[in-house]
Amino acid sequence: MRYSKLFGKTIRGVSSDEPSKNAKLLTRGGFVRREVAGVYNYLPLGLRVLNKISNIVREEMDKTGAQEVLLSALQNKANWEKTGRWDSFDALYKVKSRQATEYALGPTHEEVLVPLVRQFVSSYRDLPLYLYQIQVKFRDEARAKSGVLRSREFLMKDLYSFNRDEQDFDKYYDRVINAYKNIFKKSGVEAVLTEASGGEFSKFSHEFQVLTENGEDEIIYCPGGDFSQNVEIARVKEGKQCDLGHGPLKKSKSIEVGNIFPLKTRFSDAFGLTYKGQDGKQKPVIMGCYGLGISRLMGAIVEVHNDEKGIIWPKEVAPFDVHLVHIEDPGTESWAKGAYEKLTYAGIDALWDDRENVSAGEKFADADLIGIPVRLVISKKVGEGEVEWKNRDSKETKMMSIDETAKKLTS
RNA sequence: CGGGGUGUAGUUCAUCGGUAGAACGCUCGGUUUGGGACCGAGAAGUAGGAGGUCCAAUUCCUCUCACCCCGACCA
Repeated sequence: MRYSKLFGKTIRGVSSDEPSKNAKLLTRGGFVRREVAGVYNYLPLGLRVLNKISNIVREEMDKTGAQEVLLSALQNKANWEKTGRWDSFDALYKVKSRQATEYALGPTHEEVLVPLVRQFVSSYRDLPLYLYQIQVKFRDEARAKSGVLRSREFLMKDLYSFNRDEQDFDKYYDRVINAYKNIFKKSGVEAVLTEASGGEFSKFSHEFQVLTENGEDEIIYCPGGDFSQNVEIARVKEGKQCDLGHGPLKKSKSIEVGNIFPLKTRFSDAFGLTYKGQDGKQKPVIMGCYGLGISRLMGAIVEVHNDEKGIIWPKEVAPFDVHLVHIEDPGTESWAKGAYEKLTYAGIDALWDDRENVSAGEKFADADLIGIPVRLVISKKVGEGEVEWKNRDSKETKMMSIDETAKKLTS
C-alpha cells in the first residue's frame, strides 16, 4: 500500500477532548476517528488491526470446535421480554420502526441464538454445539470513556456453548480458557485469568485482565500467576503472602479484555431449549458464554505497547508487516518501487511511504507514530538493492539486501 | 443520572461587547532532503443551535444540543 494513497493521515496534535492514551495515539496515527461519544470510525489502518485480531480469534475459536455465525443486530423484542431483560438490561438500546415496532439493538445475543438453536437441537446427538460470531455490539453505557476501551458501539467476539451436562461444559470451559490464553499471547498482551463475580447467572465468572495504569478494573493477583481476583470480590488484601510461596500479592489497575461464565440453564429454561437424552428423558441444555472485546483488545494493546513517539504494534496484530520509507535522493526514484514489488511478491504486506517532498524526519516520525514493527529505509546512503532494517522497539539498524530482508520476513 | 468544564478555519488554540487571528495542515512557486526543513504567495469561518439584553454580541443572560472530566452505573 502506498502511503500517499492511504485514507487517513497522521496528525501532530489531538484534542484535549481525547485524553485516553489509546484514543490519542490511535487518532494521531490515523487508525480511528471519533463519531460521537463512545463511538469510533475505523479507518483502513484501524480496520487492518481489527481484522488481524479477529483472525487470531477465529483461528483459536475454530480449534475449540466452534463454528462461526453472524447473528442479527436488530433483535426481536418478544424474546427479550421472555427472558425479562427488556426491562432489566439497563444498557439496552431500544429502537422503533416507522410502524412503531420495537427492537433491541443487540448488546449480546442469547435472545437471538437460543431460540435459533432450539430449532435445530432436539437430541443428545445434536450436542455439544459451539457457536460464535464477531459482531458490532451496542450498549448504552451511562458514560462512555477511555477511548475505545468503554464505548457504546464496539466489536466483540461472543461464543456460546451448548452442552449435554455440567461435566461436558466444564471441559469445554477449560478448553476456551486455553484458547483465550493463546489469543492474548499472540496478540502481544499478558492477560491475567481472574476470578470475578458471576452477576445474575452464576457464582463466578472469569475475566482476562491486562495490567495497565489506565484500566478501569482492579485486581489482586499473585506475581507467580496462580491466583487473581477482581477487587469487587477479593477477600484478601494486597501484600498478603501467596499460599504457594510466590511472595506478596499485588494490586493493579487492569483492562478486562475477556469475560467467560457459565449460563447454566438460565436461557435454556427461558426458551425451552431441551434435548432428548439417550435414556429418553427430556433435559435442559447447559450453556456458557464467552466474550472477547476485539476493539477493546486493540485499545489495550496500544495502552501497553507504546512510547513517547507512538504505538509499537506486536507483530501479529500490526496493520502491515513492514514500513518502507523512501528518502528521496536524485537517482533513487526506482529503488523503492523495486523493493516494494519484491517484498509484495514475497507475500510481505508493506506500507510504502512514497510521499514526495516530505522530509526524512517527518517520515520517520510518522513511521514511529504508526508503529509498524519493522522499518525499512531506502536511500542513497543505503544503496541500490539494499535496505536499512530497524525494529520499532530498538535503536539498532542493520543493512541488508532486499532478498535477504524478504527471506527474513517470511521465515 | 448527580457535580464540574468546553464548543471559534480541516486540526490545535487565541480573541472575551465594536463584527475574527495564529500555528499546524492544505494549494501554488522556489530552495531543501537521515529525525516532524525554509522562503514567498494563497484558499479556508453563519464563532454548535435558538431566543434575549444592548446603538453594537464570538464575547453578557436564558434555553437547548454536543463533547470531555469526576462520581454513580457497567451481563
